[in-house]
Order: sequence, then structure tokens, then C-alpha cells
Amino acid sequence: MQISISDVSLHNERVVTIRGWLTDKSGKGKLQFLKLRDGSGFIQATVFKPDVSEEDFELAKRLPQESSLEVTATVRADARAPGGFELNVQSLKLIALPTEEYPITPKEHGTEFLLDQRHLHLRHRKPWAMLRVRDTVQRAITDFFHSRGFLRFDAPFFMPTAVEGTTNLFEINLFDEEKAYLSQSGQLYAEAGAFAFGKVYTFGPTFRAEKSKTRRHLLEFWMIEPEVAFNDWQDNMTLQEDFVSSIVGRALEECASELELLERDVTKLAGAASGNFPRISYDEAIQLIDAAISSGNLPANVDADTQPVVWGDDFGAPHETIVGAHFDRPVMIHSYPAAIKAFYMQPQAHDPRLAACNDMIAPEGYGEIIGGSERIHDYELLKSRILEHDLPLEAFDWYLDLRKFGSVPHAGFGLGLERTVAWICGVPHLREVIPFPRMLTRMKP
RNA sequence: UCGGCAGUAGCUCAGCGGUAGAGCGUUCGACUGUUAAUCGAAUGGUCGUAGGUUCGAUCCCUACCUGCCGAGCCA
Repeated sequence: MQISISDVSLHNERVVTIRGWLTDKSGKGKLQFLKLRDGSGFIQATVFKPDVSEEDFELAKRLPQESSLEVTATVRADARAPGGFELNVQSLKLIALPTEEYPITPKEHGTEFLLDQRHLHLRHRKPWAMLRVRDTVQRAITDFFHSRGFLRFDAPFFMPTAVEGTTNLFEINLFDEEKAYLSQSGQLYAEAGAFAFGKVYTFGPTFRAEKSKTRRHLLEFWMIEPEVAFNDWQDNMTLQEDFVSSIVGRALEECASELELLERDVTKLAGAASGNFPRISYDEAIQLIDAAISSGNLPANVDADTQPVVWGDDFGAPHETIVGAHFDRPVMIHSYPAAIKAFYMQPQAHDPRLAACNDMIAPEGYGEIIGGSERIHDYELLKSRILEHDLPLEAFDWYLDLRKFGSVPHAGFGLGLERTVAWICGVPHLREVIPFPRMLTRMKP
């Protein structure tokens, strides 16, 4: 019977056939241990000389790493086996022998080497576990929105202009002299979608030509951008909280073994899964940062000479880490000065110097995973903001149209998929949680 | 773009102004319980590139290239 490694526990004491690859091997004379993977999981197969034919035993002894093969074996629960089950091989069938020595050995390797070998490294336990968590998170995202009546609304990737200013965009040559840019956000289009369908979300790659070389940045990353008609900025925060706690809960439920393989301390995710995220204002966050700096009570990964925030300045990464470290779950910081935020953000009713916006900061130094706001719904105000930001009015004519015909308050946000998955997995660098990372120094493979 | 660090065997690294080292990997042999097995043997080099100093440079100096970490910007 042909089965997957993930199903072995259902077939104890039965003879099964598994097709896969050899990840590692250790021999002990008449007993050979073959470590197999088939994509669904990993398992050890024992080949004991008296149990198999002479040819099969010789084959087992000679097989190099990453040979593809089919084994027929009896499943045995065995306390000595990692995972609780192992295979007692009866026969082996070689499918393909590697034509060269496999480069990734079961030993330590450097970052650069593993990224050069990314197409092969994907086969190994840690990338495998992280990308399975990513898959689960992606399904949790679509399920969350589907269950709440959102429409998935695909924004274009070719953009005629910038959403938030003209810098940091990848320029594309179209036909003749025509230029376009790669999308850095689907938000403006999502707003059109919200006025058509009420509740929509976009889910796709976005591109930022920022020359950032940090563990929190990629040139190409995936973003989820919901947009909801009639929501205000506080409704927006409630949606964010429900959304993120739902995703983390799903990952904890469905990816327990992957997170264990990654040695993730899942108790640090319990708060995030249970909701009740703290909401503090920009002013309160500044006080919190000042108190931490003046008392010297800083998180370990924050530099000791970090300067306090001057009102009106945006937070730097160390400031976000300080705020994030104060809570055992994500924290939402709202009401930033409008001057440091995007042109389309609705001013706060009680103080127009402030924007009706918020960021969500993940704990443990993972930084901003969400940025969101209520959008300006008044035609004249939006038009004046576009002009104040020196943006070309003609490029936004369709966007302004949305305010001409039945404009309503509406709000939305963007969640960075890789930052979220990296945080859930507890891995330091975004490049780990996307199959083929695109960075300033990395386009290959 | 700025600051710090690094580049030596397939991989991870040590080394030193005087002719290149280890572990792992790989190949062969031994072993019935390995988990990065162990033991024995074999295999391995443009010391990032180009100049310079020197009797002599992998080592010191300069420039450049490449990468890593951090900052800014952001998700």
C-alpha cells in the first residue's frame, strides 16, 4: 500500500510502500539506517541484512544523500525512533542516483552558502517546517476573510504611479517609451473594491526598491490588505486584532510539530492567540519609550545609546522593539502625527494634527507587522492632501472619483506576510520564510 | 547611503613575514541501534581581485569586489 510518511501512525505493523528521498544515512555493519523524506514528513528506515536480498542490502549501503527511491517496509512503533515510528525495510527500489556529490551535508553551513543552494535547501527540515507554517498562515488568512464575508480582490501589479510617494519604486519599461511601476501596495484599488463589494482584501506580492539591508526587509514580499466600507479607525483595530489572533491560533493548532522542529517557544504566542491586544496612542508610546530609556531598562537587542523620540518624529526600529517588549502580545499604536503618515489618512476628529491610523507591533523585536488607517472620504480634503504631497493630481482622478459618488468613511490595513510568519516561527530573518527571497544582494536562484 | 565585521580545501573554521592546517564531507574497509555514530586508510588549496612594501606576503599597506550585522526607510 502506497502511503505518505505523515500517515505512518495509521499503519502500524502493516507493510507499506513509501516513495521519497534519502536525506541522511548511518551504517552499522549489518544494519543500515536510512533517513527518508517524502515531502509530507521525515522517517528513519532500518535495513537489516538478514531481512533483505543481498542486492538490496548492498544498494542500501551504497546510496548517497538525495538518492530518490521507493521502499517497501513494515511500519513499527519504536521508542528508539524519533517521531515514534520507523520502517523495517523489506525491499528497495532505486529511482535515481545523484550524478554529483550533494552539496548540503548534515553539518553547519553559512547563510550565503545556503542561500546559493536555496533550491536544494528547501528540502531540509527547517525550511520545510517554515514554509509549511507559511502555507498554514496563508490558508488561515483566506479562511478568516471568507468566513466574514470579504471578497478577495486582486489589485494590479503594474501601476501607473506611486501610492505613497514616488521614491522606492521599481520602474518597468513597457512598450515604446511608456513606463510603469511595480506595485508597492494594492490599497488604492482595494478602496475601489470596498465601495463595490463592501468588504474586500488583496493578497499578493508587493515590491519596494528600498536599499535596506536588514533582517526585516525584502524587495519582494507578500501583503494582505483588507479594506472595509463604513469602518472607522477603531473598527479597523478590532478587525486587526481578530485577524492576527485568528492566524496565530491556527498556526498553533495546525503546526505544533513544525514549531517544535523549529524549537519555537510557543508559550510566547499564547497571548497573541487570545486577543485583547493593548491599544496605546503615539503620545503614550513616547512616554513608555522615554521611561525605558531613562531607567536603562531596555530589551537585550536594543542599543544602550538609543535616543528618545522627539514628538513629531517617527519611531525607529529600536523604539518599536522597546514598545513591543512591554507586552506579551502584539501592541497597537494609534494616532501618529499626520505629518509623518501617508496623504490619504483621515485626520483625528479631536485633533487634526493626528492621523486616525495605527501600527501593530509584534513582540520579541519583530517590529511592525501592520500599518493601517481610516481613509479620507471628503473630496476636497483628499484633493488638497494630494497637492500638499506634490503628487500628480491627474494620476489620482479615478481615486478621487470614489469620493464623488457616495463617499463613506472606510478603513483598512496592510499585513506583511513574511514578518508575521517569521514572528510565528521565531526565526530572525525574513529570507527564511519565503521560498526564494529577493533582496538587495540576492536575486538567485 | 552610512557604521562595524569578514573572505584560506566541497562545507565550517584555525593559522602565520620564511614554501598550507583541523574537523566534517567524499571514497574504501570494520561494526546489529545510529540520531552531526565510532575506528582505520585514502582524497582535498589561484589563501576574494589588483597593485604596493619586503630578500621573501595568505599574513603588513592601498584600492576595489563580494557577503554578514546594525542604522535610516518601511510591511
